[in-house]
Amino acid sequence: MNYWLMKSEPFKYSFDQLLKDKKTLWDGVRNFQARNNLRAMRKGDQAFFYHSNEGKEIVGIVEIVKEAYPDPTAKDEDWSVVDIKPIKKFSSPVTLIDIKSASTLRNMALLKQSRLSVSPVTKSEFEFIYKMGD
DNA sequence: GCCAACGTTGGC
DNA sequence: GCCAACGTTGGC
Repeated sequence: MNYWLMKSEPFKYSFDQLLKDKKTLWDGVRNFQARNNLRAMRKGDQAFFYHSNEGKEIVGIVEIVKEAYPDPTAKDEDWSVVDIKPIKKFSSPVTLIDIKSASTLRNMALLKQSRLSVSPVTKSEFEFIYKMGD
């Protein structure tokens, strides 16, 4: 099982919206590295849901329910989407400040490549953040 | 194949 | 609203 972090601007698509929808497809990725990460996801992998710009915090956890398939919003182009469903909403969201101030998390891809919208998370990072947010 | 110009993302 | 970081594009 692998772990990931997916970013969304809450104005575009928030975690609460996902809770209402029960399931969504993660479309609109137009970055090769993010696309490759999407394609490396396997059914049952879990991902943090991060709110960028507004909030700047991890608000919950989602699960990959369908592996990469062609992005319907990209005709004639080679982009991918996955399907996700919400698993858990954090009782206390883990903010970017929390992440930056935790020495355990200083190597997180989120910090090193702040612009990457889909990034890998290690098991120990996942467990650490899970404990903070739960 | 290099690099300058430009566009986008996202933190502050 | 500004700007740093970074990806992409296009001229040479």
